[in-house]
Amino acid sequence: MDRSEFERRYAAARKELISRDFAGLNDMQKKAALTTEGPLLLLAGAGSGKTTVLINRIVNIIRYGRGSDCATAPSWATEDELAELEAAVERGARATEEERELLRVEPAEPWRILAITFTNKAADELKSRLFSALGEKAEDIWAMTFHSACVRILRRHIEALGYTKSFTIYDASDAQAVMKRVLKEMNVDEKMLPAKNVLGMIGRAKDALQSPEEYAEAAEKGYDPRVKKAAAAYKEYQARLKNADAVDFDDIIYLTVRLLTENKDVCEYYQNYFKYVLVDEYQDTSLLQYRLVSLLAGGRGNICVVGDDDQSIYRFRGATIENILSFEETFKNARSIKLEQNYRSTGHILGAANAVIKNNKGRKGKELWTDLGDGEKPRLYVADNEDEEAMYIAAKVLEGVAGGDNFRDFAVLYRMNAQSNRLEYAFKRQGIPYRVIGGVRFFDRAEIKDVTSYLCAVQNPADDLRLMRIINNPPRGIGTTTLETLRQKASEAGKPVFSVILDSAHIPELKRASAKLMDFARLIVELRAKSASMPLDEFYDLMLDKTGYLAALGDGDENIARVENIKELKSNIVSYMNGDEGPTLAGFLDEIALYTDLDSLEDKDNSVIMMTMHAAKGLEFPWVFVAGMEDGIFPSIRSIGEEEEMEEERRLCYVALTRAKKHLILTAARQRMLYGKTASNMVSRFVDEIPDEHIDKPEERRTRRSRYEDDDIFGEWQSRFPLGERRSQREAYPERQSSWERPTPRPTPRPAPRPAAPAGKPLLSLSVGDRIRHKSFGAGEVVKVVPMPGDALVTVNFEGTGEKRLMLKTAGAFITKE
DNA sequence: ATCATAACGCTTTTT
DNA sequence: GCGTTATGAT
Repeated sequence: MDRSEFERRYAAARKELISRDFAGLNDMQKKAALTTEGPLLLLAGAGSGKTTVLINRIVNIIRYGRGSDCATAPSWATEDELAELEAAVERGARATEEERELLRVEPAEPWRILAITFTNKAADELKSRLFSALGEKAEDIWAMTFHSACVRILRRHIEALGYTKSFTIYDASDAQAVMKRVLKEMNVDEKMLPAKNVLGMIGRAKDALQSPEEYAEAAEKGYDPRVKKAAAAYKEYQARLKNADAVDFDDIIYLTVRLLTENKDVCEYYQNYFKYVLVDEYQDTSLLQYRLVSLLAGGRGNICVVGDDDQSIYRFRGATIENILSFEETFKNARSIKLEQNYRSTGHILGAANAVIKNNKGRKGKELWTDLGDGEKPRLYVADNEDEEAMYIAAKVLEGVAGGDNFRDFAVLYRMNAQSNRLEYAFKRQGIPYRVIGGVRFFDRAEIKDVTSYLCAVQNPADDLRLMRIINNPPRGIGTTTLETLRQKASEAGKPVFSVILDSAHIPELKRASAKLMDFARLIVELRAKSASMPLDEFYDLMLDKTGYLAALGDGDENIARVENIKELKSNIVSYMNGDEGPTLAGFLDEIALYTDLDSLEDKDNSVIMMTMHAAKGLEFPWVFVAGMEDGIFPSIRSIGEEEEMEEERRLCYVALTRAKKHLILTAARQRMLYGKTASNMVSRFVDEIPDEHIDKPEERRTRRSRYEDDDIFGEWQSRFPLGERRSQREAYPERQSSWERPTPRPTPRPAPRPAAPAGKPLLSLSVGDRIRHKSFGAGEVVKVVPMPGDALVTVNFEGTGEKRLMLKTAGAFITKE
């Protein structure tokens, strides 16, 4: 046998045997797991099992190295060994442990693998699944978020950039506080140039890898005076952070990229260190993150990115879809694999989602399919107003629960957080347990910021921001004038505020306050000493006590909740201590700085989940409601008329629809109160993009609004009109302005005509006390009837099963009157 | 220093 | 409509 024949056969047998370890995967998934070398683009549609692929690919790399993706035989291989492998192939079973030895080609040590995600949640999931696949070994894999990976690198090497290794991380509100201060001192009117905007501009500058100087240079060329102001603010802001030994979220990535570009040896170190780099959710990476990734993977070029161009919904935060669209041009010889089989949703749901996303231009082009069957059609419900919309959703949830599903199987998604209010109200009234994700975050609460500020001030003596936050909280008789002087002296001397405090006895303007300041300084110094010598949780209690913070809270209604939160933070500390070896204050602060509420989303409690569509990405639920399917809400008013924005909204719609496994219900309200004004909206254009074969729409519409007759009862419903005029209206006003300025004219006769007979088959009429028989629940008595628009919610006490709530329209078919 | 009132302004926000 | 923030008065 000549050498090339030998190599070919050896490689083929090796690949076949390796692939048998991954028998649970479909062909495309397997191909992805076995392609280990060079750049790889994995286009993974929603629900296509991409995490599974990622896990298996890592397992493969650790177990076999590049064995599955290598065309040559090892030089030591003999014909006997080839024969052994081919025999194993013939045998049809998985390789034995001895045969496996022959399959490996430079297997990678776990720590040579970097798997980057965006969220802690995704990182945790990756870690725990790697752990179940690999055991202990998984600990060493760098499976973490962009930010935590960069913090880890910076903690080692940041001194090259002039910060210290114990730098502090500033979150968004810290950054805003610093910027507000900067603008104030520059005498910039916040109304003309809000701190938020400036931070946004700085963020974009950092994304383009522009230093304050480079940004200022570019600003000089333009004519916008605000950009010039922003450039000056950038310089000052960055200087302050550096003085405080602090980095903001953007800096974490920006400084890492700077570090790697400016320090060849550090860069080479990491390029050597990591053999394989994987990036999840690649469609959401920014230019800067792309740079980071290509630097880290630059040595060997083994970079695998996983993403879905159709799920890119963070353009407004600097994500650029170009990264994924142009991957194959940027990385030469890239291979690309599409995962289009969806394991999550049934056919009609995918049909609807595919139909919507098809309207976007500039896609890689993918079409999800499933073998789970057609399933139920998505359905559109149009309510009169947001209250009725909320009631409908609540009723549907009860109906689903009566049918045997759990509350946790339901999710309600909406475009903006403000929409959650009415839904919450309806859910409360119906006694439905729910959880709202997002809104005010735990670590943004004032009391949590306060106590963490104490921890930061103890940890980092230069952290003026946190120091100033707590210096007079609880009140220590240190007034605003003293604080101003402190700030001024500190900036004059270019020293931290804390060192000015220590000198205060020698500074004339501070002499009077010196005693109080020194008391405070002694407190911090004492705490600093203690923090080094005692366990973190004990130190936390000591801090709360010595600072008098807890004692000063008192026991008002609100304060009880605050104390609860402070205790909650302690349980965070304890669980951090259990998880991390060698827990330190610095480590804990890192952890909480990079932590969000979404991470705590656990399905331990059986509640309906309510959240924005953005927050829902990556999640799945048997039942999904998408509320507020109205032009002006979704797509949002700001995106109408802007092609790019509209496409992003459409992707968001695609994300929302593909969260549903079995039941998908879209709801809209004809009228909605928003920002204190009533608006009439048309049903979202996205609904129109779904062909009738994949959606059930009401054929008729009611016009008059229902009224509540008492707390629980809707008024009788009124006459119906065909929904037909909507489409013709759209043709009459093709690029109409939003319906906010020009309410949709509706044929609303007042007083409304007598109720017309509903078109469908008449509803079974039930009243309290009726005896009924249900196909699956058996005999029962009607306890309560709540008329709903076009339907009714009936509560039945079944013999045996007890009380159940049913929607008459759906349950009617299973009910007979006795 | 702390509270009260007016005034604004408002998508989404993985870290 | 509501929640946050700035300002002024006690």
